[in-house]
Amino acid sequence: MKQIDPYFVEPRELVAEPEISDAKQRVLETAERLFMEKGYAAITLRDLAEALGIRQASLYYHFPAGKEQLYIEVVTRVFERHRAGMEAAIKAAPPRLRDGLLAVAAWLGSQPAVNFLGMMHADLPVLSREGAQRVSRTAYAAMFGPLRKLFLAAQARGEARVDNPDLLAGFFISLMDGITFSLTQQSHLPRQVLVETAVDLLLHGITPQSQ
Amino acid sequence: MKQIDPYFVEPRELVAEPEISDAKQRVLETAERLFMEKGYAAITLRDLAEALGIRQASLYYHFPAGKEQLYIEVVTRVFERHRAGMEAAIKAAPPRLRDGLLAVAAWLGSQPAVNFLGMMHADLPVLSREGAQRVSRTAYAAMFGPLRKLFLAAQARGEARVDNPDLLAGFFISLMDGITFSLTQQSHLPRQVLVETAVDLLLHGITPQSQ
DNA sequence: ATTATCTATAGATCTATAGATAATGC
DNA sequence: ATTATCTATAGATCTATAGATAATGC
Repeated sequence: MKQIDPYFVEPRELVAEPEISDAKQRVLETAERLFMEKGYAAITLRDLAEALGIRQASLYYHFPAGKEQLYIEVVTRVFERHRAGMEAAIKAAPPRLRDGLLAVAAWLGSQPAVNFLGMMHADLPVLSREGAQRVSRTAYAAMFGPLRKLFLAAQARGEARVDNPDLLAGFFISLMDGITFSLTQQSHLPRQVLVETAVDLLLHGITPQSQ
Repeated sequence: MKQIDPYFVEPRELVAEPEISDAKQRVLETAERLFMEKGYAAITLRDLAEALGIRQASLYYHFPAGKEQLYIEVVTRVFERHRAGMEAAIKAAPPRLRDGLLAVAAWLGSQPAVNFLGMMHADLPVLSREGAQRVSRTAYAAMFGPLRKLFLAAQARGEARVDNPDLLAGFFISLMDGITFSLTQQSHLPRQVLVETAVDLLLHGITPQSQ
């Protein structure tokens, strides 16, 4: 059978878990928080070590290849988690586009904020060619894959006109990024209101007669 | 008369042009390109000097206070230009929301790409408190101000339901950021198609009967 | 023996300062 | 005198390596 889904990831890559120790786990979690907050270039290994209460050189025990390896492991984890979380959220939601989108938004809201666009824009060019490519692939597969399926299923049910599901997925992610950002600023409205506004915008637009 | 527009900027701040020399202008332009591409932390003064063909220390002649001052002057210029460009674009467009939004999108497309969300997210936390505050204010005034007016005018003409014009402006900017990003990746569709898709999404949504 | 840390440090790089130099303008 | 550059360098900081130390597991 021919490969159709361009976001397919070899199961092998997901399976071969290299038994992550508690100490390494802790490093990954703290690194995730810092990198996602300020980006790859702005966080030094010293910053990370300080946040962990260990010495900078100790990080090389867990990540012998250094900073870039650490970063790539961090974002790989983040995106694999998001793929799984988004798929589970969609599966658990009623089979309507609106419910699916709200479920995805709720999942994203339940996790530490990821500025997808900003990350891809600023961090990728600093990485090595191979690193950038690997992160890019993983990110697309994770973020676009589930949304793509959601939109296509909605179209099959006649709930949406979907000319380009990837484009729609990108727009949805953009809106979620915007909400994440808006909440880090002087926030006025609760997340739930922002999310529902964004989803209804995507479904119905703002032209009155189209309501 | 009471101040109403929260994005109002004192004209004084716009007037007192401190006579920028050609050499400084050239530094600002190159710095803009680099900073907007990779962010504040990822670009060193050496990178910038190299791109200019001068020595790193020479930058201190134009920006005695150093890197942060340079960055703040860069983004201030970028946002003032965008404010003026967006307002001119809206003024020149027919008084319909769709035309206004397409005009703003066309303006943004005519300029070097700015990842608004990514920039605000990653660069602001690295700046000093005062610097971050000043950039934040300028950015909001420039990007949200014109869109805010556009949405309110459309509402007055009965073209749109606008509960929160700032929120709408933020969503529109998010979509434009998404398009900018999408174009830097393996691009499939021309910008114009992405822009029209985004604008029609915002106006009508993707629910079939709402078309 | 393995795991997880540490100290010490090399080598590179970054920001910023001091002072010199050359060209142009008055 | 002003403008715009330069060389040289101080001082801080960053990544990465080498090798020691202490605790736990077999």
